[in-house]
Amino acid sequence: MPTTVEIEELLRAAELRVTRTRIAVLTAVHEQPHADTHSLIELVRGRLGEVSHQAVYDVLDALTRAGLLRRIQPSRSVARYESRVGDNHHHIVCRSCGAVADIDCAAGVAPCLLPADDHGYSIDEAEVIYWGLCPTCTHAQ
Amino acid sequence: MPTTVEIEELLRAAELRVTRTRIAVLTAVHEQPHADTHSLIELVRGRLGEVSHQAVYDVLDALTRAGLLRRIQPSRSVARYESRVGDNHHHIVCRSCGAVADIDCAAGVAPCLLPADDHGYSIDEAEVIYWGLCPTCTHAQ
DNA sequence: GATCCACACTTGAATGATTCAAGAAAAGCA
DNA sequence: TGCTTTTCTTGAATCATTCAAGTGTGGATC
Repeated sequence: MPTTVEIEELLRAAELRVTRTRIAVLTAVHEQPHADTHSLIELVRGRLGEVSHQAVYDVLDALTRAGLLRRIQPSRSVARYESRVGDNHHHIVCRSCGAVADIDCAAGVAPCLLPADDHGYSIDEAEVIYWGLCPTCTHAQ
Repeated sequence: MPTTVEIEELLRAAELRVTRTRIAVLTAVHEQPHADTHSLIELVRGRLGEVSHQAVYDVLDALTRAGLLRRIQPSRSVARYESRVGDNHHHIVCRSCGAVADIDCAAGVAPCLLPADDHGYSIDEAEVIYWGLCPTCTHAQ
């Protein structure tokens, strides 16, 4: 878990201004990988007091475009964010409770898979979402 | 492209009541694979006259649960539907214009991929979305 | 062919994630 | 410290999707 100083360094290295909101959002995503926007807003407010939801949306967008965060959005889910970037890992999503876990990618670099026929598309990423039931929901059946 | 009679047979085989709306929706998805809900509503209305959007949502849901349609929803996209079901094929999505094309799955049955570590999840499907630029958008750059 | 009832459709409103817009505040450079 | 650009606040709008309640219809039964 990075310290506040390390978080600030990450922001500066990405040529982003260092603000309370950005530090809090980036810290929150490190603490709670795969959290959705609503959860992150609450985490940030728990740390800073009232913060507008718009500020959090803006920060998440800026950090994602800067490559400090990765946004994932499985079907029927709201947007979720994680701080593990740059290794093109994949995810497994529980169909029942929505829990998300990381799945290492064998290749580790995108695109790790390429189709036999690309239909003329230039492919830069293969996103894999495994669907199933998490251990808890499996046992609850 | 299935005839209306064949569409009706598909519905009956799935033990679904045969209605004008369902025939029109299922036909529309066959005609326009990967169309979003709004487009499908317009297609159905072009064929039947005024139909409530709620009816189309209900039909799409019923047909999807019956296995006659497959719903896909790439990140930042609205729901899209296709009639090609049962072969666990994948998709490539254009980052620029959102165009979707089918990618055959080497295995053809789900789950076609399995991770080294499944974190205790019971996996039933591996959904692969290839991201890139379609030929048109590639040339427009 | 007529009757009935579960299911499908219509109508109208609500929800909720996300985005838009305009002004106030603050980061960081000079 | 002042200035400029960017960020944050405030408040509203958008839009896909869902909810709810009443009306209509498919198709099984008689």
